[in-house]
Amino acid sequence: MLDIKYIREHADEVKKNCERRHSKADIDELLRVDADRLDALREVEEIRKQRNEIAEAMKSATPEDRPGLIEKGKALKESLGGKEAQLAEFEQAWTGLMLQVPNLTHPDVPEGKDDSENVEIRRVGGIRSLSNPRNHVELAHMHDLIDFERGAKVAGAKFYFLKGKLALLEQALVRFALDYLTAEGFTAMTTPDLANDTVLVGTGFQPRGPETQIYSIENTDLSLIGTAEIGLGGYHMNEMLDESVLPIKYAGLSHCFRTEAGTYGRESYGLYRVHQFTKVEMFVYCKPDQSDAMLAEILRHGETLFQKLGIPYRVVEICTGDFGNPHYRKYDIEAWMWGRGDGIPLRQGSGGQKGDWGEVTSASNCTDFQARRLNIRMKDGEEKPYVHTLNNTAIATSRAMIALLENWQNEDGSITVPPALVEYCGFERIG
RNA sequence: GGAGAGGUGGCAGAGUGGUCGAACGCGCCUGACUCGAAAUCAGGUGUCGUCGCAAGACGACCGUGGGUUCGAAUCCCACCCUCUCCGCCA
Repeated sequence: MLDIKYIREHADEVKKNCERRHSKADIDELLRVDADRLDALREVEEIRKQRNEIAEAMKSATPEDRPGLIEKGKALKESLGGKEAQLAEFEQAWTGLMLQVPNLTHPDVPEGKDDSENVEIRRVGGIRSLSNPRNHVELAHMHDLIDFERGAKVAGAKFYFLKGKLALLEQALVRFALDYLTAEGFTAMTTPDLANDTVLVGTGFQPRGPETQIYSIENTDLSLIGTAEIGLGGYHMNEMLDESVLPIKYAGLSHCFRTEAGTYGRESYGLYRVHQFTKVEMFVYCKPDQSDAMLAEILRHGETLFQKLGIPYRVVEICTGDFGNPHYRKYDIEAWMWGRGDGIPLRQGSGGQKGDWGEVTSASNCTDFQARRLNIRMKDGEEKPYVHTLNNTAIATSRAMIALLENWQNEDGSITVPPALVEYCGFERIG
């Protein structure tokens, strides 16, 4: 959410920003509704003022004066009801329009219409040369590590069981990430896997409606979270944080649930796009002047984790057309995955894979966009500005496991456990 | 899930229809006293919004949302949360 005062005073800039981001937000309509809303508000307040004056006069009114005052009060009440209903309508429309306005954009963000125009920043780590690389589904079959069929039987397509050493490896990845982040000053947290609508909307998600990616619980205002960002953002909702405690850095572990409507097919092969996965997420609250540096810091942590895992990756800066509403600036890490790209998906031993980069983390600076909706401010002398919030994936286990299996496979299909994980899982290879 | 009690300002805690944006106390800020501090004394001390150059005026907020009333922290309804006891359970 942007500040309505800012939108009023910088309408052209905000409109231009919407164009850059290919947003459908209608600023002109918003400003019209805003003006109507303020007109209605002033009318309502004027009537309330008169009502209060009559109530005040009643206190000292003589018995003869009372009936007249009561009559006036009744008349005011009637007109007030109508005006308040009208105001409520304007406010509802106003809120709906405000929620569509995207965050401002960092001036250095590249222009682009969609993800094809994201900009590669750097590549780190060498890709192993393999004569016949297998994708993670094949590898999992070889060693009985994932059961998609029975996942479908129990919960439907795109659900799965992790089995044996892969189930243990997932736990190892979680603990590996939490240990690293704790050493870097993050507080480890496990979060609720459900959240209410207020928190969902506050963090910038749409829990209901045709385009939602979120499972909601019938007859409640609760939904299954798609990321620990939701819980960690809601954690300090409606709080005034003391300036001295910032930045606050959390490493949150949660399950993540996504409906992923209409995304079957090659792009979502295997574990790549599933309805449930486990994730360690970084979330930071900081002062406004710290957020640029914090984005660099959490991106660095994300990279360090993949370096320690020995997984080749590239860093991509997300262009204006590929942003979500809350984002001011955003970087993804894409890991090398043999099973992606043209020539896949493949079943057993079909060869010919080329491999491609697959998104494994996403680091965002949301500036004060979430904090304004969630009402999280800081006390800094006389000033009480909204804090800035940032988030980055540490390890999303499902996709990290794809990268791990495919990059650490050997020619014979066995899998070497990255040295950094051995102490956490207790074995050095699979197969 | 059942029974009961309760949710008021930074904390604690009065208030059961108009004298209440809200007592008293603590905390905090300013000033006096003091070489300085403590103690004491005096004054001040919520948030958001509208209008206004400003001073300020006005509106809203006593868990949330409705309702009754000329007027609601106070009465009524629903919901949420906390505490105590019972039941169930990892």
